[in-house]
Amino acid sequence: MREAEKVFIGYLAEHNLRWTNQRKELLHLFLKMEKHLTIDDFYQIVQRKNDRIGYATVYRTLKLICKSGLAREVDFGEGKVRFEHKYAHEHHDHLVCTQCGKLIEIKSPEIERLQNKLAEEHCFEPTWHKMQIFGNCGECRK
Amino acid sequence: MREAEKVFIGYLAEHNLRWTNQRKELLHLFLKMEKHLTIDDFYQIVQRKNDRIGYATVYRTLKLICKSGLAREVDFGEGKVRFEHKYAHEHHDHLVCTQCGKLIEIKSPEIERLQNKLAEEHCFEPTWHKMQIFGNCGECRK
DNA sequence: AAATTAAATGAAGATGATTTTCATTATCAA
DNA sequence: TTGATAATGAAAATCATCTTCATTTAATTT
Ligand SMILES: [Mn+2]
Ligand SMILES: [Mn+2]
Ligand SMILES: [Zn+2]
Ligand SMILES: [Zn+2]
Repeated sequence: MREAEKVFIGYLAEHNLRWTNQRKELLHLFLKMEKHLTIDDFYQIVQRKNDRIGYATVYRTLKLICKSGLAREVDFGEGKVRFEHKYAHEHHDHLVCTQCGKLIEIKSPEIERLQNKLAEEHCFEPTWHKMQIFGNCGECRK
Repeated sequence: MREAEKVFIGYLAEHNLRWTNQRKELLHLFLKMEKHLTIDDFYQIVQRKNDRIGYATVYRTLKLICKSGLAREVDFGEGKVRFEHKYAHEHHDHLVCTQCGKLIEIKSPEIERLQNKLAEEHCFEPTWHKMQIFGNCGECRK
């Protein structure tokens, strides 16, 4: 936690940005939530704690947390982006239940290896990828 | 060509929809374009042929072509959707050049197999998936 | 401890892709 | 040909995202 905060404060310092009350409160709230949240999801949560923080600040702070390397945006094709933790979280992809919305995090070094091989075969230099499998989760199949 | 048209007309018939001049013209234009087009891309092309066809009709017809099974939507995270042929085209994924926008179609039965295995391990029943690798194409690496 | 400088905030509005509305026109079966 | 109903096109609505701007706040300098 403190570690993540240091990363964020470091990023601010490097970019001549300020460590404000809003940013502190929003960062701590974000770090507590181990979920895939939309901006609005997060704004709702923030509201309950402190309704003096505006939507624009929540929006800008989430973007900033991403830039600092603590979070990343994920797009499940819902028409709005979600944010997830990146700090101390290994790269992973997702299974997405189209019934209940459940997100299951998956890792497959074999697939990653094959992806790189595939890219190489096309003289393509990969920088990142997105892999999502949509379907029905264990609960929803029943 | 004719085969695809039959599929589309069949879909219309099954749903009490009509085979109009606009739909005929749009379908034929779409079938001719072997590209990944946004709605607006396609609208621009349509305009040059026949500027009496409105944007809404182009929009609705592309959706309809998808529903009929001849096309599918693909989202490369650009903030707008693209459409690609699906009829007589095997499933494939994409390499996306973030410099020049080039799209390279890829197939990997091994990856698909591993994806299914992964899903199964999580009691997950997959229906479809999305895999995109972003980076620099052979041209842009130079 | 002021004063200074520049970034941050929040309310409101702009943007832009997508989707819908509605009056008019076209299709098609009887 | 007619009647019922679907399709069309212009315009407006929607909605997530992003920006603007007047005001406040943080950080630095006297
Ligand atoms: Mn995740
Ligand atoms: Mn393709
Ligand atoms: Zn589920
Ligand atoms: Zn390229």
